[in-house]
Amino acid sequence: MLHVAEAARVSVATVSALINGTATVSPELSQRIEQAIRDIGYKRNAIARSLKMGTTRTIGLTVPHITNPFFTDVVSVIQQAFDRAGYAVMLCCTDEDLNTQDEQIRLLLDRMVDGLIVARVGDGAILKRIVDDANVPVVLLDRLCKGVDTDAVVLDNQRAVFDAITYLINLGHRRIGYITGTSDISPMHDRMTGYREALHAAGLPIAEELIRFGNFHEIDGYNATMQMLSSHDRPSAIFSANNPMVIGTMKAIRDIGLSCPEDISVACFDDFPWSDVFQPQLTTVAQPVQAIGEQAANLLLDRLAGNRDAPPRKLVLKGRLMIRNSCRPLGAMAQSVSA
Amino acid sequence: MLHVAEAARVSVATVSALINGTATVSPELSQRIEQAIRDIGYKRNAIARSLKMGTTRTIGLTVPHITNPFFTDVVSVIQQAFDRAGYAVMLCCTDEDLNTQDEQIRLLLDRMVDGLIVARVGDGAILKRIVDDANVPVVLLDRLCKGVDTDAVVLDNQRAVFDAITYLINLGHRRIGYITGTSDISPMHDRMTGYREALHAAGLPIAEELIRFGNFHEIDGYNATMQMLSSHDRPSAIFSANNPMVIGTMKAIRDIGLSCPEDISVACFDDFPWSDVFQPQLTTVAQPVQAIGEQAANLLLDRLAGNRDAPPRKLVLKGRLMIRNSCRPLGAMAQSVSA
DNA sequence: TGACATGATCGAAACGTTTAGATTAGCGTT
DNA sequence: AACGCTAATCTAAACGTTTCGATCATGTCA
Repeated sequence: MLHVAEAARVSVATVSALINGTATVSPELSQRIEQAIRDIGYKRNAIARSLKMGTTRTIGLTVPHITNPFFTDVVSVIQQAFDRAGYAVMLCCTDEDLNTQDEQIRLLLDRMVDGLIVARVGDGAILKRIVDDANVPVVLLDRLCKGVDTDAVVLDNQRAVFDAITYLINLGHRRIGYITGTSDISPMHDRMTGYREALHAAGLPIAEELIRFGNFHEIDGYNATMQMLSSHDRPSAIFSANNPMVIGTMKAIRDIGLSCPEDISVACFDDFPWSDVFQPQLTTVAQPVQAIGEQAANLLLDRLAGNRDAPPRKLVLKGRLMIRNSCRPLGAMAQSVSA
Repeated sequence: MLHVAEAARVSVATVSALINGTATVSPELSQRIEQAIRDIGYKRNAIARSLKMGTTRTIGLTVPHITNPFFTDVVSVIQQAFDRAGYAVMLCCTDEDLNTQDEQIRLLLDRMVDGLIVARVGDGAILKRIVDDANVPVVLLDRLCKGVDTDAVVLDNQRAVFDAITYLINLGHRRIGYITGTSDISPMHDRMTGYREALHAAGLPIAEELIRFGNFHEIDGYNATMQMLSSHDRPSAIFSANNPMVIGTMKAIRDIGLSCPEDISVACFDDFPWSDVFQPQLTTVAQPVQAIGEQAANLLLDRLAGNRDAPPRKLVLKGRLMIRNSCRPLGAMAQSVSA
C-alpha cells in the first residue's frame, strides 16, 4: 500500500479510504490510485487488516469425521454458505478424540477466527472454559453439550428413533437389536432414549443384551452385529444409530451367511445418496442436512453481524423416516425367524 | 504480551524470547514470566505473529466437490496430515466453476496462506498468473493443468481405464457405453484416451454415440444413461468415468426396468465404502486415496520446509480395478443382449 | 587493575493496515 | 475582507508480535 501511495503521490490514508470507500476521494486522485494499484498489482494484506480490525472473516469448523456422510454434507453446505458471505472456513477433523478437538479449538482461536461451529466430541467443561475467555460466538452442531449454553442446531433424535423403532414394531418385530456410539454425547443418548421409549410404549421388554456400544467405526458395527447374531436368541431386526457402523452390520450379516431383509431386517440413522439404488435399499432416518447446515451458518452469521447478546437459540429439526425395503414384515413367521 | 511483560516486570522482548526459545532467559525471570502468563491467561496472537513473520502456518485447499467420495477421502487425509504438522487448512469447494475457484484462490492468497493444494476445475491460465505473482508453493491434486508447472499428484488415469475397459472386453462385451465429465480437465481427457485405446487394442470400433458427456452430477449420469438405453442398439455395458454420475446411471437402469448385471453391466471410477455390501457390488477403479492425500501433503510440506527451488515433482499413482459382481460375462448371449 | 569476552536483558523499529484528528483549500455569507 | 463551513487530504498512532543491535553486569585473563 505504501508503494501504491508513493506511485500515486498520495498518502496511504487516501489509498485506504479509496479502497474501503470510507471517505470520499476526488476523481483525480481516485484515478491515479487505481492506476497505481493496477501497475503494481497491489493486493490488500488481509493479515495486517485483521490485526488492526480485530476480525479475520474466517470461521472455524470442527467435526468428528468428514467421511461420515452426514458430516460430509453438512460441512459442504456450511462451507458454501460462508463462502457466499465472504468468509473463509478452517476445517478440523477430530476423529472423536476429545483432546484433539480441544487442541484444534485452541489453534483456531489463536488464529483469531471470528466464530466457531463445533460438533463436540465429548463433554463441554473445557470447551466452555476455552470459549468463555476467547469471547467468540459458538454454535453447536448436531450435538448439545452440558454447560455450554450457546446457539445450537440439532435433530429431534429421540423422536426420530422412536418413530423408526415403532415402525419396526408395527412390522411385527419384537427383538430389535440396537447398535450405538458411546452415549456420552447427546444424540446417542437421545436416540437410545427413543429406542427404549418405543419398546416401552409397545409394552415390549428391553433386552439389555440387544444393546451394543461401539466407537462409531465400521469395525465396531461389525463386531457388535457378529455378537448379536451368533447368540442363540438373535434379534429379527437391527437398528444402527450411526451410519458408518451400519456398513459393518451389513458386512457381518453377509459374512455370517444371512441375508437382509430375508433373515434379518436393518435400518439405520443417516441417509446417503446410494441408499435407493442398491439392494437392499436401506430404510434410514434422513436428517435435513441442507437445513441443518444452513441454519447453523445463519445462526453464526447473525452473531457475526453484531447480534451478540441475544439469548442462545436452540433449533431442533425433525428427521424423516425413509422407508425402503431393508425391513420385512414378520407376521406369522415371527417365531421361526427369531428362533 | 505487553501485559505479561508488565506483570513480570520484564520487557516484551524477554517474554518473546522465552516463549519462542530464541534466547536464553534466566530461571528467575522465566519463572516470573510463566507465572504471569498463567495468571493472565495469555495466548499468543497468531495474526500479529503472521504479520511480522510473513507466514501463517495455514494452507488453502480447493476441490470441486467435497461430496464426491474421492475428494471426501482425500480432503480428510490431507487435513489430518497438516493437522499433525501444526498447520490449519482452509477448505473451499468450487462446484466445478472456474470463476468461483479463481475467486477462492484469490481469497486464500489475500489471507496469506503459506501454500495451496488445488484440484483445478478448468484451464490454468489464470491460476498460473495468480500464483506466479503470489509466489506461494502450489501442488496440483488429481488434475494437471496446462501451463502450471508445479508439484502434482495424479493417477495414471489412462492406464486405469484401459484396464477396466479391457476387463469388460474380455468378458465378451463389444458395445461399451462411456459416460464422462467435460474433457477439458486432464483426468477426463486421459480416461477417455484409455477407453479409446482399449477398444482400439481389441480391434473394436469406436461408436461415438456411446460416448456421452455430463457435468459430473448424478442427473447428468441419469440423462446420459437414459439416452443410451433407449436407443435401438443399446450397449451391453456402461462405464462411468466419474463416481457421482454412476448413481444416475443406476437409477436410470432401474427406472427403465432393467437390472444390473443381468441386463446391463456397470463399472465406474472411484471406489466407495459401501461398494461391497450392497447388490450389485459395483466393479470400480479404486484410487489410492490415502497415498494421494499423503503425497500431496508431503510435497507441500517439503516446500514449506524450505525446499523451494527443487524442480517440479510429478507423482503418478496407479489405480486398482476392484472386480465385483456388477459386470457379467456375455459369451454366447452377446447377440441377444445387445439386440 | 584494566581489557575483554560472555550472557542476560532491554529499547525500538518493523510488519501492513485503519482511523482519529489535524491541516488545508475552496467557497459562500455577512 | 473576515469569517466559518465543508470537503479533501494528510500525519501519526495503534494493532501485537519478532528481532536487531545496544546496554549492562559479571567473570576471566594477563
